[in-house]
Amino acid sequence: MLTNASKYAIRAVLHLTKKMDEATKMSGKEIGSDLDIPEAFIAKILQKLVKANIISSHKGPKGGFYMSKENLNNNINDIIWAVEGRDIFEGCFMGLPVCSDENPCPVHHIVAPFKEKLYMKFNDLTIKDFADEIKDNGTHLTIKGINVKI
Amino acid sequence: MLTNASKYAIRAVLHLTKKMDEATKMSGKEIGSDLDIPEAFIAKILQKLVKANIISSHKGPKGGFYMSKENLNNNINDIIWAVEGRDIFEGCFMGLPVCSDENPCPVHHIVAPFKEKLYMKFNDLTIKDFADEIKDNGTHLTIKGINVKI
DNA sequence: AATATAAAAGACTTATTTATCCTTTATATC
DNA sequence: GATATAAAGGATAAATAAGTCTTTTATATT
Ligand code: FES
Ligand code: FES
Repeated sequence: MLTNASKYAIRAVLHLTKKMDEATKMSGKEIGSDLDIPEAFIAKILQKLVKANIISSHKGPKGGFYMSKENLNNNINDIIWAVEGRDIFEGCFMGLPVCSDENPCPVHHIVAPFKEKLYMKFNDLTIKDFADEIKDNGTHLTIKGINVKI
Repeated sequence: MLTNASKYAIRAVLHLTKKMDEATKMSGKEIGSDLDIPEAFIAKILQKLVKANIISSHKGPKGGFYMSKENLNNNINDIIWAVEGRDIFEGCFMGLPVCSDENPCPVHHIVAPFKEKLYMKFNDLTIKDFADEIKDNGTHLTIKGINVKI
């Protein structure tokens, strides 16, 4: 459903936002290594995000990426849109040219509520809200340093 | 989540199964045109499905693809496995290396129940069951010839 | 036996996604 | 002003997915 690029982007932005209070700026290198994302690849993605005003950046020593006050008001769908250039939630799970309640495919009744739930979460919460929720719930953006149970 | 190839495969098998009573065999050409799938591409996919014993085929005039009694006992996950060679339901929606209740990503609580529902449907119903359900519910495998409402 | 039909097989092209590398530009610090 | 640091920009490579084309093989019909 999401490409690697947008998964990386979402995790990077939320990670940046979580870290915000501690260290103001993070280098692309640091973000990549924190989240186990190839550094050169996440660098390209971060570039896009800056252009789309999803995150902010500053060059040179002590520079890096950071979240401005305004950046925090965006939502996850804005990130996806910036990276993909399209809405990933439209379209039928089974490949029909339209997805609608009136002309449902055999799994529409399962897929549609899921898509709606996720779409709402990705639209209604700001990045700031989302990052706060992550802190409160203790959910993960990486499993680095975590004693993983499966 | 699914590739085009497996979406095509699933729709093709269910379409074949639905048509079973009427015309015993269908050509790849017919399947492609019925479902709006590039003919050369669906031909390749059908070839794979025959090899994997998901569907059956017969060469020559009056030949084509069809569902044997045994073929009907497979399920959707078998189709996906035959085409993709892997389980598409494992893996975290946000790209974490594991998906588990113990180490959830921020959307795991939304994604996990959805994946489970779909996985069960794709595992517990045989192709025959699934096709019957489609007939009963009037859900679509194509929108060809349908007066589409969005 | 000749012919026509339809799948099987294999090689190939195109498009998209993922990823890497190298150069340039901005800027803080010495 | 020289130097080191970090993002920006651009080109290119590698991998995967999507799709096409041509030839071969099996088989029913005449
Ligand atoms: S019609 Fe297939 S998911 Fe909605
Ligand atoms: S941990 Fe991300 S979907 Fe389960």
